[in-house]
Amino acid sequence: MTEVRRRRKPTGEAPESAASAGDVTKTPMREVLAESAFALFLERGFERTTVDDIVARAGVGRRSFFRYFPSKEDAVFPDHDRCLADMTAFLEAAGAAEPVGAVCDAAHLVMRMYAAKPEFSVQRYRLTREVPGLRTYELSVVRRYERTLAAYLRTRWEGAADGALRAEVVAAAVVAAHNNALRTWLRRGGEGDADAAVEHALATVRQVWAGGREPVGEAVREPEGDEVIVMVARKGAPLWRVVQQVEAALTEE
Amino acid sequence: MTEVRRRRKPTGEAPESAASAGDVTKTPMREVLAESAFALFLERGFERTTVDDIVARAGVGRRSFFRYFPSKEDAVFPDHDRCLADMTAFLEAAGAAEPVGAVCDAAHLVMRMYAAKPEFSVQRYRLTREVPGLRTYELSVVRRYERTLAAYLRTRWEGAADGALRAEVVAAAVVAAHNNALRTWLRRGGEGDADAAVEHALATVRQVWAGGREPVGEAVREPEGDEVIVMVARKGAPLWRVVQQVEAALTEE
DNA sequence: GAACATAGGGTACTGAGTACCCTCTGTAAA
DNA sequence: TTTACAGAGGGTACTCAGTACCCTATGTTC
Repeated sequence: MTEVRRRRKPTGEAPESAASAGDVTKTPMREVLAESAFALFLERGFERTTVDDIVARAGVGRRSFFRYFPSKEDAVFPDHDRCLADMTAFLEAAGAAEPVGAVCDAAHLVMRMYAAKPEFSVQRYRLTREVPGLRTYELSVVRRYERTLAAYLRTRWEGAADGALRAEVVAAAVVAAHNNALRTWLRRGGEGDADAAVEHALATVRQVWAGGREPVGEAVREPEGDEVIVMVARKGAPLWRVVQQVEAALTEE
Repeated sequence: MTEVRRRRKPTGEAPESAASAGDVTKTPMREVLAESAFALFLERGFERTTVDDIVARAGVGRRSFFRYFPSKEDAVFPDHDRCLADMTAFLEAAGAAEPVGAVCDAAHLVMRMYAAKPEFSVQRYRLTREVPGLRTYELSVVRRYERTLAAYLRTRWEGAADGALRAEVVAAAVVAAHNNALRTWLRRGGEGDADAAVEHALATVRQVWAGGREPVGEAVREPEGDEVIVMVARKGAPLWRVVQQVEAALTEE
């Protein structure tokens, strides 16, 4: 039962991706594992692929997998850590910029990450739709972005009335708008201008929530000199529509 | 190792909550299990409590646990299924009501569920903060509410320009506002008017996104007759603040 | 009183995740 | 030139959630 075999691994049995002896740029283990995992998930499904299958294909030990990924799910989203770090850095650099504009711009970073590998993103999307465990995991990924945005807004609106509340609502709205554009783009198979789609989705959020001047569409000019906006609205007109009309008035002129 | 013991359970060893013989209203198994589970989670922590511990305390077999809860996490949120069903029913009954108002009202249902058992809710909140697995699980719970709200809004705004987009953004904003109020209330230890807190948090969302007349605060009167609202806004004033001013103007008069 | 549904019970197995410890290899200090 | 050490990788054994399969009561309905 407790037979200890000191099975020494034959020296020749190196990871498949290791090339000839003088190869300087061998693919990092993490990537090898992520690729093996993803290939198997597509072939046999997420649930019917065990971690043992993954490490067998990568030609490494089971232990190594968990050194690079805390869970099986993590191997499906290997790039979000990086993107989250980018977003944090971006917001730190944003400094005194208009806050809502800054978080909207930050949201573009995520879409750009997806758009950088359209085929992979689409395949992963389809996989995620089908596997409940991955859907749940994705929620926690999205939530990390949302928290990052909210944290930034909170510091920017510190002391303001209901600052924390507004921070969370705006962050949630930005994330929802972004995800709507992202999912539409993914369902289309990754065709079309991803960036423009996100910008369109975020337009209303920018208009409604942005304080200060709006750097949205360059087509929208500022009221000049002593110009004043006078809105005459029918009773019960929805606010977002009023906003659209104001924008239209300023654009068409 | 594989010794099969046909340990027949002594007849007297009934679940602790089963009262005297003639008791007609014995507590349903599901509740017994949820209570045992929660008590143990508080005593020893979520991770250090096994399903075996739970069923041992409840005096039933391990199998029974998974008959009532698909996972260990589910035992911590036994009431959300019911609440989600209530919300769905509420929205179906809402019919032709103003959509944003309807989803805001629907959000109150959730807060009321929490407020119905303040001590339990606060304890569960503290537990959830500490256990990563529960935090993730909670995300999926919240997401179900969000999807329900979004689905309702989508049908209401079918055909409208960017209807699906607006549905998801508004649903996310409502959920975020609700959760902000809920968490604040929970951190306060469940003291204070929970309903009022939610309503306050939702006020801005209602104002900004609602189409049609707003049944928000009864203090806000409708513009009468051929009244016309004229807003004079300083350049660059944030829209949500303009809205607040309009509301103030209508209220104070 | 046979047929059947329902509620609960038990066992065995899979597989993720963890703890602990071993073995190289390259680099820096002695 | 050893020695010490850090870091990357490897292996085994264990725990425990979750699943599959099957068993036994106890009504309940023709």
